[in-house]
Amino acid sequence: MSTVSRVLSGRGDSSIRPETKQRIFESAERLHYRPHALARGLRLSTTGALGWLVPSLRNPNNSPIIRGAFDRAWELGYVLVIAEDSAERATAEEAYARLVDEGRIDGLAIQSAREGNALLDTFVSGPVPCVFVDRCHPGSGCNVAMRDGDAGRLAAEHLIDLRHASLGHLAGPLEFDTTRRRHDGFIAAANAGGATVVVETAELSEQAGYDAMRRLLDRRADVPTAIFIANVNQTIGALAALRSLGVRVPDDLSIVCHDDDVVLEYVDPRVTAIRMPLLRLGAAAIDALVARIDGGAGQDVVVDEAPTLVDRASTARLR
Amino acid sequence: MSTVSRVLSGRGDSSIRPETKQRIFESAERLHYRPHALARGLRLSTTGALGWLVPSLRNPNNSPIIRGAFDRAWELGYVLVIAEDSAERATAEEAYARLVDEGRIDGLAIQSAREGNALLDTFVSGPVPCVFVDRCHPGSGCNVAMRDGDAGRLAAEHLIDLRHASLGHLAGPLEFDTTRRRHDGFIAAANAGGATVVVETAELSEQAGYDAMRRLLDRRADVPTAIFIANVNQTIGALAALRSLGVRVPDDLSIVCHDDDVVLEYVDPRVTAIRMPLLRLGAAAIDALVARIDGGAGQDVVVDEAPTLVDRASTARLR
DNA sequence: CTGAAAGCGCTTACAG
DNA sequence: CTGAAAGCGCTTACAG
Repeated sequence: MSTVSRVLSGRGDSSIRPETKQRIFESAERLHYRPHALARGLRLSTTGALGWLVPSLRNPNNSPIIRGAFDRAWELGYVLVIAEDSAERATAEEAYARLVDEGRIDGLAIQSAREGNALLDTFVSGPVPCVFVDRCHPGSGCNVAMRDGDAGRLAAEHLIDLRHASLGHLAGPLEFDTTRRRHDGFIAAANAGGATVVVETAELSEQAGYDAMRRLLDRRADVPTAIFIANVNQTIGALAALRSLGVRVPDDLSIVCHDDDVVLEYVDPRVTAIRMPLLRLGAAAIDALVARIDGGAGQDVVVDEAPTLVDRASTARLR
Repeated sequence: MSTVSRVLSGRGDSSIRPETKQRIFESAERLHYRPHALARGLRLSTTGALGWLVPSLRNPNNSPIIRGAFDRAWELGYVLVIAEDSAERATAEEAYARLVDEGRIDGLAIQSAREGNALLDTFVSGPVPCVFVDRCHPGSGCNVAMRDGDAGRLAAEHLIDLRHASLGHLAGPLEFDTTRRRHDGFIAAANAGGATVVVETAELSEQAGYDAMRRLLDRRADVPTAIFIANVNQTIGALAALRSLGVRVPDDLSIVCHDDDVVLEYVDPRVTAIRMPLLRLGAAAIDALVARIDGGAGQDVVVDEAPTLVDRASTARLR
């Protein structure tokens, strides 16, 4: 029995008669044998499972991130346990209890961090490593993010290149540091280019995008000629608002959407977008988490791949 | 130690001195104690985890189904392990090996059944119960589905009420029995109402919807005046095709989309849709799975909630 | 009413 | 080079 374990795990490999090894491999194959994960885990204090906390299963915009994470985790031999961190039903606290306190996972990725949540520090100092994905917990040293500032900058520069000088930003909630980095990058680049910026914040939904777009255009002064929108849902809503207002895109107003998505290819007009390396973010989160599990030091990581601009039909030179 | 176990599990409850119980509860509380899931599982041959096999993490249209499933599973004390069954990377076979053969889960829900896949029978006769969600494995007695035929019927009747007699159906791939039931219900109701139907099948993507819509209208005869489309992605593509063709909706052509989604509220025109009880389907799948785990008999189930028509602006009376 | 013992299926020093 | 023993943290008959 111990010999079998050694052979199958490839541990005491060298000191086992080849003929014995052969027999073991054959039997294992024939019997379809796989070590029992729970027993193995109990002995090794390791589970082969990773937890993934999503903000809300209702809004699956982050599915490329999860896919990137799943693929990498699978590749590394880990299984993914998902839990929802919606304030209502399943709370982060309960998820933590079930996953970590009951010893079900080796590490936890949190996609739902909100600034100032006291739980976050509990997570960091808990018995299993954790990482914060996309939405950071500043100072934790456990963050995995993208070049969000560059995304904002890229949008602003594109619009400035098109001679726009009066810009608008339809931002997500500023409690998300991700949103804030984007916002800051946009403003900095706009100002550097001599443009002014007016800002409206809104939840990341269609309706919120609809309402905020109307607010943005319903101004006495500084009505922007080009707008950078925080996500796809908001953009869908904003487009409907513009239609209802009779504002033509891009003739009267240029828009750039943060995050790319197939749907942007099929709306009218096709929407220029900033494409983020979402799959890479998911994979990077798993890499960072596994590195910690394996005892690595660990520090904040930023996915090096730069955001890119997908130039479509919703932006035009100011006339 | 055994007393603690008994008290905390509420098993030998009756025969324990209240004072002892009290002390145990207090200590557990104070120490933040939770039984170790792996050890418990090893002893009880139970894991408290359920597997969920999704067809592809790339296409998250089924996220309401997963959310319904997650919520119910969580409520029942189960944790959800997800795995992808994409032909490419992570195969169903490998997922089965890791989840079932390694004893990680108590039951498996499969959302990715394709007719004629030999693996499906292996699943059914395997060591843990399984259910097929939405896409059935006929004859298995393990199916959990919705009233898809009624969805097709509902769409046809709505169109016939509007005096359309020449209908079209942009269907999904007919290897999916779900798609087929929808298709059959639509055709049966159309014929019963004296209408003719032309059918195009296409993958469930925007591009496929775009192409198929053009094919559907590019006919010598029987050009339909109203079309029932298989899913939201196809509808987005179809709308773009209609724009490019100069076909006005609903003046020239009425369309009904299968499955409802917020985005249909914000496109132009707002699209009439058939709303399916997707959350309920997810919950029902978990209920059926858990019933089997608990030793129940098990048979095919159909979510009783009827599909409903959400009447918006993309359908009009034939002129 | 409560404690001691066995055992779930593994892995890894430790003998031999 | 390979087997016997201990132990991961539980639960549940079984004694007492």
